[in-house]
Amino acid sequence: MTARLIMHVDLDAFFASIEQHDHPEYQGRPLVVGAQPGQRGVVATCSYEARQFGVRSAMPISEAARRLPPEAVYVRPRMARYLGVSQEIMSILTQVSPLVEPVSVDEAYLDISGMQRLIGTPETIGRRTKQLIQEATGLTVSVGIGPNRLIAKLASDFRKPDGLTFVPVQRVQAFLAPLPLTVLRGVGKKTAPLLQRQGLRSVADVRGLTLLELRKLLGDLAGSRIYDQARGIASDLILPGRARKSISKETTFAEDVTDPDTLRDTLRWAAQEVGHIARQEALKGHCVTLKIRFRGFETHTRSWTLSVPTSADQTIFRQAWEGYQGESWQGRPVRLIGLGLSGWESGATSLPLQGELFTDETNPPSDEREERLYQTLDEVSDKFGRSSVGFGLQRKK
DNA sequence: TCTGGGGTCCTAGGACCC
DNA sequence: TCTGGGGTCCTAGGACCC
Repeated sequence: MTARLIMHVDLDAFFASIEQHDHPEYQGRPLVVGAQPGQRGVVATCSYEARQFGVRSAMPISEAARRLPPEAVYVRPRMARYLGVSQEIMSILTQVSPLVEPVSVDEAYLDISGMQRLIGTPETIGRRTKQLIQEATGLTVSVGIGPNRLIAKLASDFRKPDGLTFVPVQRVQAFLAPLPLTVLRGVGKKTAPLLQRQGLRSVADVRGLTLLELRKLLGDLAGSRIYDQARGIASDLILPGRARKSISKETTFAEDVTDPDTLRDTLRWAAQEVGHIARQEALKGHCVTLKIRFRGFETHTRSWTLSVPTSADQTIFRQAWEGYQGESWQGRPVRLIGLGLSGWESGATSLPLQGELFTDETNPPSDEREERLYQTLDEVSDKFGRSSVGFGLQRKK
C-alpha cells in the first residue's frame, strides 16, 4: 500500500507580482494587469492591494476603475516576460521532484510521494520549495499538500498569499466539510445556484445527498464527480508533459467592426499566429474552427475537417475566411473574431522541413502581402487602440 | 457590472457503418 | 414495412478553469 503525496504550487497574483517586482515604484499600490480603464476588457490579475477594494480577476475593467482609488496602476500584460519567469519556476520544481505537471503559467502539481526519507516532512518539502522559488525569483507562492490533486489544490487555496497547508489523509474529511460547495471542481456560475436551490451551502451539505440524487440533479457524470469530490475522492496521478489539444488566436475589437477587409486581415493575422505555433511544435491539424462574436455577446463557432492536416497559414486562413463568407453574417457588426486549429494527425512528431510548410499552397504569402497585413493591423490599432489587435502585433513593431 | 484570451471537457444530434 | 444496438466521427454550443 503506497499512499501518494501530492503538492500543488500556486504563484500568488502572478502577473501583478512580477510587475511589482520589476517596477519597485508599483510596490504597495493597487495594481491591475489587463485592459486600460476606458477600454473594453477585464482584469487578468491584480495585486493584493487592489483586492482589498474588491477587485477580482475577470472583473470588467470599468468596474475595477470605479472601485479603485486614483493612485491605482493599470498595465497591459507582458506575456513573454511572465512565460519566462514561469519556465524558470517550473525548472526549479523539477529539482524538487521529477514528476511535475504544469497546469497553467502559474500553477503546477508535483508528486512528492516517498520523498520524506530524502528531505523530511511534507511541511519541510513545502518550505524548501517556497524558499527555492523566493531566492531565484523574489516571488512568493502558496503551497498545498495532500493525498490527491483535489486536496492539494484546496490546501494551497486555504492560506494565501505565501501560504503552506498540509492536509494528511486522516484530516481530509474535517478539512473539506465546512468549505463552501463552490470550491468543488466543475461547480461554477450555473451549477452552484442549482445546488444552492436545494438548500445546500457547504461540502458537508453536498455529502448529505445520495449518488442517485446528485446524478438526477446534475447528470450522471457531473453528479458522480461532485459526489466523489465531496468525500475527498480524486485523482492522485501526475502526468508530466501533457500534450496540447488545440491552438487558437482571437481578438476583441475596441469597437465593433463591420469592414470586411478588417475582418479578413484579422483572420489572416490569427492564422499566421496559429500556424506559427503549430509549425514550432511540429503539429498539423485536421480541424479549423472559426469563432465570431456579435453584439450582446452572441457567440458562434463553425468548424471544418480538412482531408489533409495542415500547419500552413494560408490554408488555415482560407478555410476560416471562406467559411465566414459562406454564412449569412456579412454586414453584422463583429465584436470578436478568431480561429483555432485542432485534431492533430496521429503520431505527428516529426519536424516539418522549411520547404514543406507551404507545399499545399498555390498562393504562398509574399513579403509584400505580409507587409500589407501588418500595415493594416497598424491602422486598425491606431484607429481602435492597441487592444483591438492583440499581442501578436507587438512582435513585429 | 457589461463581459479578455487561451484552453479543456461534456452534451447532444446526426451521419454512417456493421 | 418497420426497424435493434453499438460504435465512431463530425459539428455546435456551453460550462468551466486559469
